[in-house]
Amino acid sequence: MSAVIKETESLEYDSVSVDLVTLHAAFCTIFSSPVRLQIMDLLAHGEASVGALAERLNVPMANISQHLRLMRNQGAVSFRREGKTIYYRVANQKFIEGIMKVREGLLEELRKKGEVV
Amino acid sequence: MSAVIKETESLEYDSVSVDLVTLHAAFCTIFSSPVRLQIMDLLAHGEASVGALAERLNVPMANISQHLRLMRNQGAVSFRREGKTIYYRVANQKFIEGIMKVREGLLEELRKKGEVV
DNA sequence: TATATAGTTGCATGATTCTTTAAGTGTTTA
DNA sequence: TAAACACTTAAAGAATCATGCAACTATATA
Repeated sequence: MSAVIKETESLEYDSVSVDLVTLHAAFCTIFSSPVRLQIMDLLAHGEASVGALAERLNVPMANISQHLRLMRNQGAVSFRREGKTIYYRVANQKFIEGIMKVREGLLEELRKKGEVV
Repeated sequence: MSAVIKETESLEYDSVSVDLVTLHAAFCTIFSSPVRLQIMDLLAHGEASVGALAERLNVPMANISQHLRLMRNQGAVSFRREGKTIYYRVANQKFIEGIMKVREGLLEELRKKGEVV
């Protein structure tokens, strides 16, 4: 059922397969929510429990949990259970590096327009 | 009307202001569509006209144009006119670097799961 | 000035997504 | 075994987004 993705294949448009681009785009929906982006930022420094994230971001735990499910399904985060508590962590540090690169570019552009201090 | 964003301020949750995170998340919606992600990939190698993008991606020009408007509004791309033709380009190379970092991470994770060749 | 070319915009509508609320799991402790 | 704790899941309504089509604008050319 789950098709294997080739990094380069016939339907490519620029040495990236359409399947990979579709997957990549779906993955990036992770970053398109302020709550999820803040979760990524917090997890950048190490694992955290659902409750801790909820408290830190001042968002209901059920909501955080829903976001984490999406993030899990997309492979952005993984987790471990310790007693009653579940600790989430970023699945790959390159996700954080990518987020930061984009943020840097964004800040550069904002500074050019004088919209950031 | 357009408030100035401080990179670090009182409402921060992790030395990133909530405003910046909200802006960043809105910006990342650019990457959450396969068509827009492919546009970014194509523009990574240099500017291209709307018609060229439409033909290359096999998507109606009106649709490409709508996507480009979003991308313009978010500051992801800029453009210049030359006669009847409008050429778009990536506004900041770090956006491409960020996209590529995330893609690398994604491929690493897919390989771990044997879902990519 | 009329026509063609290149692109943009408005609008409708169908599909996704977000958030909340309430109920359900799994684990530990009394 | 009952209660408490930490979290997940389901369902529903509101909001947002994507796409196609038709009409519109800007530039160049006959």
